[in-house]
Amino acid sequence: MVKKPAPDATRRSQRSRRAIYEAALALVVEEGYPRTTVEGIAARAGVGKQTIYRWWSSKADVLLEAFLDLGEQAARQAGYEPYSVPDTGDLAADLKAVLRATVDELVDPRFEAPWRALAAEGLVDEQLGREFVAKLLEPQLDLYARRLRAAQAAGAVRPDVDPRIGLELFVSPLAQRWLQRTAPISHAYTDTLVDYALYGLAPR
Amino acid sequence: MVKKPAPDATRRSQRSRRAIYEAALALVVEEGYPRTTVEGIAARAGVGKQTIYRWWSSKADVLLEAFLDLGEQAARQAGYEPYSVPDTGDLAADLKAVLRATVDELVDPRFEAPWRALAAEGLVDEQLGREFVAKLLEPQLDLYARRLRAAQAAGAVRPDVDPRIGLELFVSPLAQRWLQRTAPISHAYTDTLVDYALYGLAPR
Amino acid sequence: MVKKPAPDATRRSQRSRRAIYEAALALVVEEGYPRTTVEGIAARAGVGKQTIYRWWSSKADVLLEAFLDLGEQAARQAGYEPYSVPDTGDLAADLKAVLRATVDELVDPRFEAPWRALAAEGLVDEQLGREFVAKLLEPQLDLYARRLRAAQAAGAVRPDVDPRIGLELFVSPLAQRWLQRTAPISHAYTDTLVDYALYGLAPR
Amino acid sequence: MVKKPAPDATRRSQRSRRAIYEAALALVVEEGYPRTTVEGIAARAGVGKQTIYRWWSSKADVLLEAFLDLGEQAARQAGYEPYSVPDTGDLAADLKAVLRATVDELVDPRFEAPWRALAAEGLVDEQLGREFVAKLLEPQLDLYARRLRAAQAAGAVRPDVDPRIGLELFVSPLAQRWLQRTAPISHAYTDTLVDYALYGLAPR
DNA sequence: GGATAAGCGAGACGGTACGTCCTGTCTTCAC
DNA sequence: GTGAAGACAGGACGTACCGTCTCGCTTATCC
Repeated sequence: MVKKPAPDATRRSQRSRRAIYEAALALVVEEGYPRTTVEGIAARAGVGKQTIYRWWSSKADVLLEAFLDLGEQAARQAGYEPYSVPDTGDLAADLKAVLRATVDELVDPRFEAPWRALAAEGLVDEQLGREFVAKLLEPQLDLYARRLRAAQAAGAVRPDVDPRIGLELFVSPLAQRWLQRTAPISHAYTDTLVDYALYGLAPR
Repeated sequence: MVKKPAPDATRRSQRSRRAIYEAALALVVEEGYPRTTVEGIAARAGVGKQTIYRWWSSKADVLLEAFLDLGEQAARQAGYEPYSVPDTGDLAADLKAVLRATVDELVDPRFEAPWRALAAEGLVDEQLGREFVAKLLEPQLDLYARRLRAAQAAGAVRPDVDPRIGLELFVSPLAQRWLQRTAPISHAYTDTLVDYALYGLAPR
Repeated sequence: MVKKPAPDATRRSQRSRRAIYEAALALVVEEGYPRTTVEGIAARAGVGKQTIYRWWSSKADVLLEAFLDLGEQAARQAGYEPYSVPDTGDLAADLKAVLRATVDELVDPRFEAPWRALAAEGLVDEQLGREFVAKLLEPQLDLYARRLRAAQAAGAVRPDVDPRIGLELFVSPLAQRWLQRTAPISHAYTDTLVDYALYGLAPR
Repeated sequence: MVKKPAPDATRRSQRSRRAIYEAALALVVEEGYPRTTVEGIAARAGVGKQTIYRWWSSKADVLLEAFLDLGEQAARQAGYEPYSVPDTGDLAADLKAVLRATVDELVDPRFEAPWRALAAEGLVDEQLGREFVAKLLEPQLDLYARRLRAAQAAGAVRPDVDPRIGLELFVSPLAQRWLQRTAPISHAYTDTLVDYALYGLAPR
């Protein structure tokens, strides 16, 4: 099998890379993902198409990296340690606070458009989906898992509970409502989710 | 605004309609959604492209109807009352049984391929997403809501719990794991979900 | 071979026939021949497509009959004997008079559009071309041939001249200039043609 | 008005251009002009449709250039100076010789099919018609005009005759007979045309 | 005068081609 | 040897018509 010689990353134009990120994100927000094309990104970035195909394998791939970069930039600006679940000792309050912030973030179109696009692409394209989960989803979920483990140590969560499953009780419902638009989301809603998740549906 | 005169549905060819359904589903299963084209569906169904565009607005629209039709056919064969949540009096057991069956179903490629494709398309195309939810998701969720309400009447679920939210505690995690492949699914997993959802994470 | 039973002409709707003629001619004048479609003719005539296909084999066929009908109508109005070459005894004067009238007629768009369309179609479609020539061209040329024969009898044309060829010396140049737009046409031009044709190019 | 940026002709693929010419001419000869499609030309030439639409505006336009190129090639092979009217001093003989050669050429299907198609298209599409006349017809007619002017200098044609009109007396009849199939053509016919044209129809 | 069969308006159908858009590759030239 | 530029082969898009067909509805004999 004849393999293309890998391009020399050390000579890569950072100027072009950034321009492509910006163009990709802007187009997805302005035009929507399906109407965003590699050609359009190249034109807007003032870049040849080949420069995109040399470094990425598809427009989804470009968008994924662009979106990750956006997150890193935001993190850098916010003084690092951007997303984390606080630990005030009150588990319910901590979770509610973080989920409320998440709800607020989910409505920002600069965030929503690329996220939806990547999530959608990942549903159908398994390879991209795994990358999307590993790089974007998993890190977030880990923060909740860590907090739950701390709560277990403090006795606020039963010791036999699997934190990786436990967190899904409040995270997945929010994710589904938002992504699939099965119902509206709100602070009240996420508060309720936390309460149900911690204390269950059955009478005590 | 120039409006196309609506086609006369009474003169519609049922033969073609069925052939299109079958072709669309088969192609999505065999080739994958992105490689499925309107042209391909038309060719496989032995139909003119215009016949597709006359009755549907996009390949996603075709697939949605085809999939709904598939469900109806399956229901008819199964002697109606296809999907329902049983009520043996034991809420946990009933939910676990249904979710186990669901897990089994989710791996059938005849089901998985179109469902993923429609879900993905619905994430990005709001109009289609709402139709997808209303016609495919909501009816299923209703069954759980009904069962939870019955459980409330029987005292097995706290009366102040909102069933529409409560059901999400076990349904959404399964949905997310399967759709986004965040983690594997199994009978053990859904059993655990039901337990956590009913009795909470906090110690009793 | 299974042959379609010929339609019963006695039950044919004259109303539809006339409406189709009018629609065809109007569309060719207004939209041009290539943009005139069978569907468009049917719609404008308030007629089903099948009614056209029942009686004609192509849009060119429709247009040919429509144009012939137009000619007959014009003839009927003009009190029959519409086109003819007069015989005042002065051959040159007679030919010039008729050709001048022809030049005037050739600029009428109601005449020009269908004629050009039919001529063009006839160049490529031999069958239609022969019909076009037989029904539209030949009758006109015959009038000239007859006049030339009369002139031979009167001694104004050499007896050994073949009238069918002789007439082409002034008719064909006008036809070519007009059809192919090789040069402008005018009364002066046709007068000159007649002079050259009768007396030749070589010095006397 | 939004104008497409003109494509860069210096980077044009000559390989494709020639393949398109050949495919277009072959298809017109083999299938006939109406059954020749842009798609068919592209397929036969092993070329994308866009490559055709990038450089030409219609199939007629392609064919016109292809035919002109064919002429140039033939000229190049024949050692340049392909078509000309000889001047032996005997005007009648010279004209007869050229017209006889023309008659022979008109029956070659490699010539006839594209020529008819272009002529037909030119009758209806004025822009194409003017190009057809300017590039294909006019140069040929000029040769006759030149020969007639030489004959005037030699006293073989009356000095007051307009050569541009005079040549039509024998050229246009042949053109019309061939194009419109009003009557068969032959060497005898063109000989007669020359005689009539030079010496007129009226007795001397 | 009631049956029956044809022409008719309408338009859905299987197809073909259109002209456009975009993909991913390749080539050219500038830096 | 990367990058901007963009031509290229390919292929799907959604539209426009083709010529055939089927559907009810009129209409016009013919029994």
